[in-house]
Amino acid sequence: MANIHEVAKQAGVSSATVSRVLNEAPTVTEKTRQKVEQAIKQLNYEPSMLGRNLRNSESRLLLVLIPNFSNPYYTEIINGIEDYSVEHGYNILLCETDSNPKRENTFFNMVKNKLADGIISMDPTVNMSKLQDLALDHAIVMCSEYDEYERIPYVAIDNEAAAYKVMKHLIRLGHDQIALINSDEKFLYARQRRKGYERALEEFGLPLRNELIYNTQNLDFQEGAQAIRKFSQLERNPTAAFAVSDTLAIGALKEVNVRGLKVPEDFALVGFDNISFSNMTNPTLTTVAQPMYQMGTTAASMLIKQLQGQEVDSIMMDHELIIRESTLN
Amino acid sequence: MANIHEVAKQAGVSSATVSRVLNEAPTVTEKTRQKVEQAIKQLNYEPSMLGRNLRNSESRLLLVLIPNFSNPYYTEIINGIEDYSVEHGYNILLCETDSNPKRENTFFNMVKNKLADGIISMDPTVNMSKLQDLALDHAIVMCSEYDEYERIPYVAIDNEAAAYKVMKHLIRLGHDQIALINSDEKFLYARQRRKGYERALEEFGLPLRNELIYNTQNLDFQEGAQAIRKFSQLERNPTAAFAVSDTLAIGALKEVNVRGLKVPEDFALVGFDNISFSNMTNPTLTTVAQPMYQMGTTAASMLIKQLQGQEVDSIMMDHELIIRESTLN
DNA sequence: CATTTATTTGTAAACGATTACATACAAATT
DNA sequence: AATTTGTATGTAATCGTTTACAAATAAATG
Repeated sequence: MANIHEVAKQAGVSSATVSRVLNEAPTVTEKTRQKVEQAIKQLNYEPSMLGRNLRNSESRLLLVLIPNFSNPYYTEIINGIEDYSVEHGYNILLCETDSNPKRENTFFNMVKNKLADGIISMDPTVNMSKLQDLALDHAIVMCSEYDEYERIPYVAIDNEAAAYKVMKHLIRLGHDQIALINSDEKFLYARQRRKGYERALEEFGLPLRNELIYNTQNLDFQEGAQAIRKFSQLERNPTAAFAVSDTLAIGALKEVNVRGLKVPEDFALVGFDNISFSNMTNPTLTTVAQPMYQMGTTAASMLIKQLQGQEVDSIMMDHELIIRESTLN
Repeated sequence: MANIHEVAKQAGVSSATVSRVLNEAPTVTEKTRQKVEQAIKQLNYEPSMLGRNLRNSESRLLLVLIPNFSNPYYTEIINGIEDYSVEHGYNILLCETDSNPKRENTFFNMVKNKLADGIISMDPTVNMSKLQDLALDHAIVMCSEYDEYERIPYVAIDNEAAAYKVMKHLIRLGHDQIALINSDEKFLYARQRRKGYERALEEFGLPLRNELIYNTQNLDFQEGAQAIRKFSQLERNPTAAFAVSDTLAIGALKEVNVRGLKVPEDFALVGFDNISFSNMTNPTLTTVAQPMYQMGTTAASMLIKQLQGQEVDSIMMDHELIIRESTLN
């Protein structure tokens, strides 16, 4: 692979001139530009990002941190990030942290080392203090998950309000024994959604029964099914459930079906995230839609603004309750 | 961020010595090592990958090309690639090509420019001639999709045999009007699976009815549903369908349900890929499982072997027909 | 035509690491 | 004590760019 000097030699100019052609500097004569461009073609030359980045100390690469690739929840956000970034001359790289501090460190180092310019973190398990450190002199944005007490800018939805809206919907349908299938409450969104759940109960004068709250380890289908099994052992069974993720809801739906109950007649079910499968289940699933794609573009724009030296503020996005068959009356 | 010279100065040694400490060269005195390590800590120094890579012309970064993030098909393969790579000191970066030649080019350039060491391509729409060019002096492996006529090593399954196995299963259940919901036959796997479909018909003495073959634009649910609608207009309806992807099968299942037909009693259905949702549908879906994770690790090992200068051969992996409720008799 | 001004190009020093080679120093040998 | 040997460190070139600054060339002015 030829380098800039060989191109310069071939074209009979200096490497500086070649560089100027590459960077579309205005001071290059049409004639020399042609010579250089021809030489570039002849030698099949591609400028080395490595040399360029070293000199410019920027890479135009953005890192997107997600806990694991398997979660369909992230795909639309990523599409948004991707589209916006590419449009603005940045490429993104998806980084799976696996909630593994060592891997996480690799990615942090990529930023420290100028191999990447900034980070959009969607990892709820991210090491906040390290991220905070990094944020002192690097561009960082959090998406979906964030830390209420830190000042790293984020884009997210109002989880409490969303959960409240779900509950209101179920209560209006006449349910007064509503279960909550929540994930681990070490996650902020889980705590917030629980808050919304409890607030709705309180405001509508329904008692809070702790045995109707099931906390899962992760968001696998199995956990949703497991929750239903647990509830079925209760003396007084719930007639509806709000799962904080569509995957949990789909697992629950499966188990409800297995037990011969009809959804929504015998049991109503609401999920969260509006993943594409939620519209393919039988019955289709009522769920909360976040403006995923838009969250992605917003996060990307915030990051790029930071890179350009602007201050950015956190943003709360709207959400929407999508009512489908699983809660029809 | 401090650089190696500042560390050297702080420690009272030369930058060469610092570099030796960083690279664990054996010739460094314990005493100087300590001095250097202390200086590194004091200055909070992190070596720049940029400088290092430029000098060493290797980045220990691998690129994984996929057409889009949204397809759950890829997740397990990626996990395999990831695990193997990390274990061997490489990091992977996920690159969405969007079947966009320009984006594709960016990633190719990353390799040309030594920003990344090699590529695992899972993109069926990849520009083969460009990839071939790149493969002349760079490490490339194809996964799932490949080009029969090129010599880029690949890891894949025997699609024809898998399709044949599916058909045999359906035929044994007594079906003689079996539809094929295939994707665009510009893809190799689609052509191969069609071949298996036709071979089975022939060997079991069943007629090939072209109107029972539906080719889709993509793998969205809707396309599966659309296929069923199309078939329902036929004079003689199929009693079973083999969809070349679980997403298509799930869309088909939905539409079959909508039409009031019972699966598997009135209509049998087989998918492909064994995505996690295929076990959550009602009824659960018979499908073909590819050893995804293992394909990932294998592809990664092939790539890393190439990087170490070894020759590698293509590999065909086993597949497995997973019989579930959608084809019970 | 000589001089000034504007424009285009070249020179060389960064960026931050690694490493062949040279050198310094200590220990071992004569 | 002088010489040899071995080990630890330093010097400086290198990777491929970009960009102040200097230099050269062309155009404009008197």
